[in-house]
Amino acid sequence: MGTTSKALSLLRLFSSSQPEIGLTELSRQSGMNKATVYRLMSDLAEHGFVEQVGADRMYRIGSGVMRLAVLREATVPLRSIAKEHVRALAEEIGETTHVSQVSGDELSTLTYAYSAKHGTRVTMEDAERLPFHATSSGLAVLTYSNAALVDAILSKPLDKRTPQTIVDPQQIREELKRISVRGHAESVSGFEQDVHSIAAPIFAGGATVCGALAIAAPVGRVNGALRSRMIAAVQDRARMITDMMGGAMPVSPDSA
Amino acid sequence: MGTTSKALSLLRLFSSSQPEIGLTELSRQSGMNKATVYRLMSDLAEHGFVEQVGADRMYRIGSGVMRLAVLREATVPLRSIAKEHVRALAEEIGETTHVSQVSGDELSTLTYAYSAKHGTRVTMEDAERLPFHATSSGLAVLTYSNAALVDAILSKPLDKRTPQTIVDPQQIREELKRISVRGHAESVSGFEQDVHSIAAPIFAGGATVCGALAIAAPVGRVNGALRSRMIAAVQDRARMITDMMGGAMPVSPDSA
DNA sequence: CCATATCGGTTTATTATATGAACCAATGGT
DNA sequence: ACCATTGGTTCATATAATAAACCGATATGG
Repeated sequence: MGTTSKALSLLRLFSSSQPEIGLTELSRQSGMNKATVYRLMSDLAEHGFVEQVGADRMYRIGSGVMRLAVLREATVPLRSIAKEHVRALAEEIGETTHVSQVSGDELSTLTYAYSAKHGTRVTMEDAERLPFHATSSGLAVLTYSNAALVDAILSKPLDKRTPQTIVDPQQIREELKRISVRGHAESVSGFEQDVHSIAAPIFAGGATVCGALAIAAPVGRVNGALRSRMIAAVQDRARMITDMMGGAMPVSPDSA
Repeated sequence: MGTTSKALSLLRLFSSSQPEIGLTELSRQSGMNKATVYRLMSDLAEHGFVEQVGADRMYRIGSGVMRLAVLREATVPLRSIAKEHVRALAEEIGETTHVSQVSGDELSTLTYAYSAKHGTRVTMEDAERLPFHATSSGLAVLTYSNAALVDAILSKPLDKRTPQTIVDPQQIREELKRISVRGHAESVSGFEQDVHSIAAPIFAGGATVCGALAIAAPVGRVNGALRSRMIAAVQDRARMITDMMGGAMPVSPDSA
């Protein structure tokens, strides 16, 4: 692996549940030598991608990424557009909503919103990486992704998050076909127990899928009527976001 | 320079006025060999930091930075906090406002807001890098920065942006002292001609300065009364943001 | 209160990796 | 039809990355 890739892969270790990591821990989790990690992190710190904080010198994501993020949003404003729709949709349906975003072979939560309607709700985590095979968002995205990505994802062993998680590649491929017909993806307890989620793809810059909009509700609350409303609303909103992103639904369920 | 630093420095070439750059152009502007740039950009692309777009294969900032940005904001929510205050302040004063953020030895615009009150206004650019010596924001930040940064900035030759730009390090150092007494920085046509700006520092995580809040108005509109209102309001709001960031004004104008 | 473990960081000889000139193929303007 | 660009590739060479051992400081625990 190239040195640059090593440095960048270190950034992948940071997450919402692990926002600060020490040198030794980074070395452990990355499998790289401590001296190597030190130098790489120093390079990253020099450019503001990470910063060291506190007496224990833990690393965390630095302010430098914000400049790039602002720049990105100025060109491809998915997050800012998604934010309002996610909020409106949460209010409309009364359940948790979120938009996730594709980046290479990863899908991560970009923004989410809760509804105050019910005391119990599905909770979200910032910048969480979502598995393609076990979430409605992931399946929605995968349906409209190119064959190379689909193959790459489905060729690796798939994590059985819950007893309900579908991990058979062939079964998933068949589900993708159904999704392309229906226009929405659905997952019942595939990612988190007792969570029923429905997602629709978002396209940008032509017909390339760039993410998905999803609603997630406690399984017990999703009756036939609510489910219908969820499906209609999520598809509707996803289309609106796609429009604002200057994107378009592919004419045929593309997998080329 | 290390390979990683070279890769990251390529990202610095992207800006609001140059959001997409081709391979040859990157090579030219960075001074690096085309083959080197190609490999580095490939590494960056692999991790979603850049992406290639269109038939001409131009590079732009990728979606991968958004995940890091969301993560950053979950820990240090400067931008999300600043956004509302910037908007409220713009409305209150009727002029353009913005919050900028320190990252290493750079200061860049994080968010800004316009007011609809006047037909003419100071316009801003997304993610613009601001010179420390020529902007009120820069001076406000520098006043509370450690001596190492101040020295680093003032030891390099300073760009004379306008005929009014102060470029004498000694003069600037004296101005910094005055700013620490007044609590706000001021710049009249130092960055852009006919722009009068007033800024106050923002602190986070203890007494470390992390950015500045500023108001920018056309010179002709800033009379004594407006100026007083601007100063009071910007200091007030900066203090609010500092509070929400869990920061505090340093007890004495620290330069250690 | 001392022994030990762990931390962040540093050194240096060794080795693997990055580099750049030259070279393609493709595109576009004159 | 030509020349100038473009993005991308090759491969011998040179440079930069690496890993083990080490350091000082700070906790931890008996």
